[in-house]
Amino acid sequence: MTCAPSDGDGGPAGGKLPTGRPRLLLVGNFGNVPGRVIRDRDPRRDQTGAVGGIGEDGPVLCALAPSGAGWVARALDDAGTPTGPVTVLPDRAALQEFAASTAPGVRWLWDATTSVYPPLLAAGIRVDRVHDVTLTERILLGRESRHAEPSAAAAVYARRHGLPVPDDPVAEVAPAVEPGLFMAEPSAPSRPEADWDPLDVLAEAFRSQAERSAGENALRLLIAAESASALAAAEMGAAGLPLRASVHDRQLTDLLGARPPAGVRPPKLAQLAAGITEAFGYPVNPDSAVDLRSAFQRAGFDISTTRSWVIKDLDHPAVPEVLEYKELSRLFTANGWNWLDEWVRGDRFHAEYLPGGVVTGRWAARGGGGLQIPKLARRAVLAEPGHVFVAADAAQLEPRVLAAISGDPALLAVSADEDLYTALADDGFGGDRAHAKVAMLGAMYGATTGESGRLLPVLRRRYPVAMATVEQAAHRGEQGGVVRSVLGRTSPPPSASWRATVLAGSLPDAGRGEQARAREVARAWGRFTRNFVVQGSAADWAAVWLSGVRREIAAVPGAELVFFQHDELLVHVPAGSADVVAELVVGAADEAKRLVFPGSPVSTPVRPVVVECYADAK
DNA sequence: TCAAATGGCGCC
DNA sequence: AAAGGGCGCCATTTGA
Repeated sequence: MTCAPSDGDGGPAGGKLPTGRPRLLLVGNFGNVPGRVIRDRDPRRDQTGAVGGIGEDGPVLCALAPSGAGWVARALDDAGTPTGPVTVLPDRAALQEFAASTAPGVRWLWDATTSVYPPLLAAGIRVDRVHDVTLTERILLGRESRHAEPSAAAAVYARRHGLPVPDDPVAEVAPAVEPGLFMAEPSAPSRPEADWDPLDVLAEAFRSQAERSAGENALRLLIAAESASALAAAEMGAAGLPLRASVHDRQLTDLLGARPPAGVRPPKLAQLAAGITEAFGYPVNPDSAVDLRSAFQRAGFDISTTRSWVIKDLDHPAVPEVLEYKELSRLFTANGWNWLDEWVRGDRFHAEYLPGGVVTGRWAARGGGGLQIPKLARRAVLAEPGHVFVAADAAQLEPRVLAAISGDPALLAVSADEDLYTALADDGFGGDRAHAKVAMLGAMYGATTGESGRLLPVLRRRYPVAMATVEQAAHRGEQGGVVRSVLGRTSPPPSASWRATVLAGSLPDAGRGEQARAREVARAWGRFTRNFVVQGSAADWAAVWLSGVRREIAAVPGAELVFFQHDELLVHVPAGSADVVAELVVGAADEAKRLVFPGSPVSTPVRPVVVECYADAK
């Protein structure tokens, strides 16, 4: 990588992607001003130094906080020191005017994107960049093996001033008198933070976070990507995923019969339930696992669960109807008419996305199962007139990530192939792709038994470095240690009860039961940490990818991110822009590879497809 | 009677 | 092919 100043933008190779504006979103969340370009061999730092587009006279940071009925804002320099007066923004118009007047590329600073950004979006204000104190604090505290508080900025401020930390359970004092004893309302908890200057709180939290991440480029990249992801998440939640309600309704009616009144099974389910009762000869409620299990047990089958893959092998007349009932009942309850009513408005599905909501760094979603849209419902995810989806996923991301973080030469060689599993199969599994895939998944998830457990020795022989990486991660977990993703997200330490159980098993007088229990919980935590390094690093890559895509498509009129699920995304785009957006998506993936795995020969290919229906994307 | 736990299953 | 990682959601069951 060269260090020429003009080469520092970290953009896709060859500069063939039209940008028309400086790339400035992704990194440099902390203190960078134009002209102060820092260079070394770490391309993440090149990228950090390459932040441009900040107006010479504009603020580096603009802190924004709700205040009373309106907002307050204040410019800060790159050290987090206020450089201007507090601006009071009493109403929406003032906020809009203020936002429009800020320099292009200003980095906003606020407490939590999930609470601050939606009202801005509702007022028609979009921002390019932000430093999200709460998400950053979660990452930093995790690294320091501490827990995050609900309002991070206030907590950081309190600690620095030796004040009680708001909402900190440890600091809460038990009430002297039991509530209700005097028939009085329990007094509202005092909230000293209500009197603090919200902009001071933000500035100080920023300074603390800047200090604590000083010099750690990977961590700063993660913080930048996490903050940018939060913007994308809020925008996606507001925009919604195009979903044609009438199409989904028709599918439901075809499969379940007419929509029933509340509390009643749809016709098809009622019919199947009646058939099941008939097959057993007495009433059996297929919605009740207890009922169903005892029914099969009475019929002579020794089963401990009624999971479909267990049921399907039983030789009993009720089996086909039970299986069909389970499938359709799932559709009815999880993605039926109620779901449509509750989560789809104006032919758009609105979930709330929570970046960093999963300990590994993956997103979580609240509402409507936003990250578990079943294949069938994807048939109703249709682009609007004149539009298409650019759908892209990172093929076999996790094994590629394992190759990158471990540096295993053989696995890296395999990752050069478009279909990693086929290459893997040819490399050691006699061409058997299914076996190769099962083995690799088992290695990353910690399988011990069955087919995938049996195949582990093959992997260990072929890819000793990669296997040692995951096995070491598992070992650390079993010992109660923590592990990190490639950019530095840290796994939580095990709970006190975990430690107690493991300790109990190690004592000289431990019984067999205690020993076995200790072994099992230790192994389970080892499986978690084993997977954490892979899943977490994949999430790091994906966050950087998403951030890049968001930054790039901002220049494409009408293009909007409408879905992101761990390693895949959907951009809803005017048909004429599909090709250019597809190219941007690929470019962002290349950029993510370079930033997250600098110098690694690993390949993390994405293959965008242009579709009108999400179900056709795969 | 209500909240928490469980069983099951969709997604990655 | 088999039951290993991460989630959210629903209906039912359990337990205080």
